[in-house]
Amino acid sequence: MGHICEFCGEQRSIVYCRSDAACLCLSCDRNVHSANALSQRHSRTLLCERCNSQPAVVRRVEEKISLCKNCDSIGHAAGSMHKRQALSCYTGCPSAAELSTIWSFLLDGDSTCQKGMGAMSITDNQPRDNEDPQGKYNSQDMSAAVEMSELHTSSEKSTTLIESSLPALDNKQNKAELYAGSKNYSSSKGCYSGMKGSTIYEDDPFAQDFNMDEVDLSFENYEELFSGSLDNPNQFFENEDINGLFGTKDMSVSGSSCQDADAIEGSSIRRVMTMQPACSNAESADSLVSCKTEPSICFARQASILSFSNLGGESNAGDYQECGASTMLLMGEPPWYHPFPETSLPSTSRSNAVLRYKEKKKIRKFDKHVRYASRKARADVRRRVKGRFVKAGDAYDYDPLNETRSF
DNA sequence: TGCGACACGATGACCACAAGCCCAA
DNA sequence: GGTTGGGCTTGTGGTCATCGTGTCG
Repeated sequence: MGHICEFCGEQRSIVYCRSDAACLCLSCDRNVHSANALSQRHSRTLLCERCNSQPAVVRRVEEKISLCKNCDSIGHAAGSMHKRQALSCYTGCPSAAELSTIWSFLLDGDSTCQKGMGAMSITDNQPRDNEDPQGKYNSQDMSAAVEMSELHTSSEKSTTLIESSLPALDNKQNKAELYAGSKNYSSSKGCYSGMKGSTIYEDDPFAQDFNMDEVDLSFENYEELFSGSLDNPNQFFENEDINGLFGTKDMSVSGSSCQDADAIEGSSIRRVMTMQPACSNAESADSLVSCKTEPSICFARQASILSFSNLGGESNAGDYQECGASTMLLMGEPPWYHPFPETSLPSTSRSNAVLRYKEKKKIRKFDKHVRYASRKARADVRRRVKGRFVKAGDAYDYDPLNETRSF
């Protein structure tokens, strides 16, 4: 199922905007990101031509297809060797010709990107005085066609690749996010593109109010979501661990985007479990019918659905229950869980993976969103008795300032 | 197989009070 | 319309109690 531009809803989406977490056609990409100087700094790249929901990070030269990390790693899981080219990100409002400079392969094949560029109709006659002061667009490593015989032999290589595709100066946030999630690229905050209607409009207060931090909070219960062995959503999607955790435990593969993956990993596809949509609407059902190769999308969509029901406050399992979300998502088995015995599961590797998650969980620092720094500053210096605040002047047993005892 | 004891983790309540918020004058 | 004052509400962190779950005998 080809994905339609989330802005115009007509053209096929070609470009993925990390900042907006949106899939756009080239025309809309230019229109949207020429709105102002801030939007021009959004880092964009090609959309994965396989899953159509994640930003592509590499291009397989021989197959003439751009893939995200997940989809790309699938082929390598089967031991195939592909000649790859690292994809560059760009900012600003490059023209079709400029895009072709960034992605030279656009002109030498039958890529959908090329088709998209053909259909690219820049309708804006806006003055381009709001373009990037450094130039019409920024692109990093435009000529950096890094061929890699093996991309995912180590996480460090993956990190290097992702970093190489980041804008050099722009969008530090993106870089930070990607770097933090370099091992699990698809699970970065930007992965929320999967939700429909996620197009972020500059003047859309609802979109602006959508705080990814809150979405992160949505995952506080992911351990429940994942049967209690998965701790960090970022860690969860670490390829190594995901293999260890799921082993050959298959997820639903009803999405057409995973057909190639099925062919590649056919040996491991033994069971297809039935999916039960968490919410009643078709969109939610669609979100659940995810791809085994991209659990991140599945989770992200679920989180999105759930989080949007409670955008205004803290999210927790109780809130989700209140919003009508299926308890299956909250405390049951993961959607792709199958009731069959895990005879084919490499128990040792899985247990090792679980142990790694346990270790990581211990050292993980849960970020707490502090709304009022001034109150926090005061609370930090306030004296307490057994953890409770005490009146000024009363005896205390804990002074955060000097940790002295009052008695 | 069922039961009780125990360990462990998760969660929420509690506290004081300045800051924030709201509304009337 | 803008300002001011008063009253109410909110949020902050460390500790403890409680609850749920898993393990073992």
